[in-house]
Amino acid sequence: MSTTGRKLRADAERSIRTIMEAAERVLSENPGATMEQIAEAAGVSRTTIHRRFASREALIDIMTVAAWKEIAEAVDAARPATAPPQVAMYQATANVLRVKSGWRFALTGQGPLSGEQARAEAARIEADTIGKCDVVIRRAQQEGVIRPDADPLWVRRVYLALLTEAAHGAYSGHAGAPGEAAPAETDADIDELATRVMDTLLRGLGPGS
Amino acid sequence: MSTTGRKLRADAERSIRTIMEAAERVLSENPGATMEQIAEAAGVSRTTIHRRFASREALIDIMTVAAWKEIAEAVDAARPATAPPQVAMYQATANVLRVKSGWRFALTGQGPLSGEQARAEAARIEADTIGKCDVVIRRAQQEGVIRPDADPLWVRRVYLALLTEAAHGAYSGHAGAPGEAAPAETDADIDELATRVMDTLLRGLGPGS
DNA sequence: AATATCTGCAACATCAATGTTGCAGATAGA
DNA sequence: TCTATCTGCAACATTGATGTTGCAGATATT
Repeated sequence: MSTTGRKLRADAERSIRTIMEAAERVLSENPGATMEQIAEAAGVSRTTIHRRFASREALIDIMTVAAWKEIAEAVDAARPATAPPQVAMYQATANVLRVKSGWRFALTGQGPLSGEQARAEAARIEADTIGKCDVVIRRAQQEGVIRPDADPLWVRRVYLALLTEAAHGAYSGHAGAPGEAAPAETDADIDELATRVMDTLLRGLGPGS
Repeated sequence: MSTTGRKLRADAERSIRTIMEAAERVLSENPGATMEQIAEAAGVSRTTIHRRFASREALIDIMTVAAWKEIAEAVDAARPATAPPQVAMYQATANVLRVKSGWRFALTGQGPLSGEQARAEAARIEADTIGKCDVVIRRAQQEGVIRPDADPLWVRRVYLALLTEAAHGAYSGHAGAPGEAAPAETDADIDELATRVMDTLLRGLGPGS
């Protein structure tokens, strides 16, 4: 029923995690999926979900906020305002990739606009993070890492699109069959992906010159 | 009710177009939108939609197939198998951009998998088109337009992502408020966009060297 | 002008998903 | 072991969306 309660028992906490993970898998595949389907994927009964989350909306809201918080952490950890732009961008890319592959659905923002306050908080964190992203880009441009005549907005959108591509399609380019568990990425995989993203962003896919 | 019927009166045909256009706008904004909302956006009553389309599924199916047919035409018109790769890619980019901005929803494939046959046809056309896309990429790679060591799959995904970005965000980078009619793109706009896409794809956003 | 077709409206049937409740059995934590 | 908490199950109420039908008025087509 409620979201705000006193301390939960250990197995209840575990249920919550399980449910959110299952919801992620199922909803990323089909954003209109049923609570029933989510429950089945989580291996719990539908009523249990309703016991832990006030509503479908609330579930999605909580997932969205949690996801954005993780993303924000990942970006902050890269010191976007102080580290050398190139370093910060690479670090942020790697960090975000690690997080993003686990939140394929929650970060797409296609959960039909839900509860007032949760939505507001998610939007705030998102805007904040985008802002930090823009800061790095501006600094990168000032230092000549990014072409000075490039439209910063286009840069950001290309960068985010590349991030999404890299996070979605699995490193091998294998799309992953429905329901199939995504293989956990190793550090090496992440680094390769991040390198690929930065390389593509900065040098493109044409010949060196 | 039915999809297959005899000749329709002129205003009925117009209704169908109007409905599909409205559905595009509304569904691209919210994939879970109601028939009621679509009807309102189209300026017709809900029953009229049901008279012209057997079901919500059918509506989406028909839109999807129509959209992919247009995309296929746009790609074919660029002679992807015979024209010089660079020319073909530019041409295809421009053509697709022109089409894609009008089919923001139908091409995302997030219409919950619908009718057997329609879905199959859409999938066929899509696969076909992707195949042609791959052909150009391979040719471009052979002629040195694209780095020979680049993963063709990654190239394709980056290219498609850039296409989506360019088609979505309006040329000025202005996202467009909900419900706001997208301004029609002029030829100059399209060419600028296509140039930007190709330039970013091949040279990236870093400094020349 | 005559006719066939289209449309809105109002009413209806259906159905699927959401969210609730009570209870009995299982499980964590002391 | 004892107790509070968690869970599944079954049953229920509610709601919102879909799809249907008949009819009367408007519109296209000839």
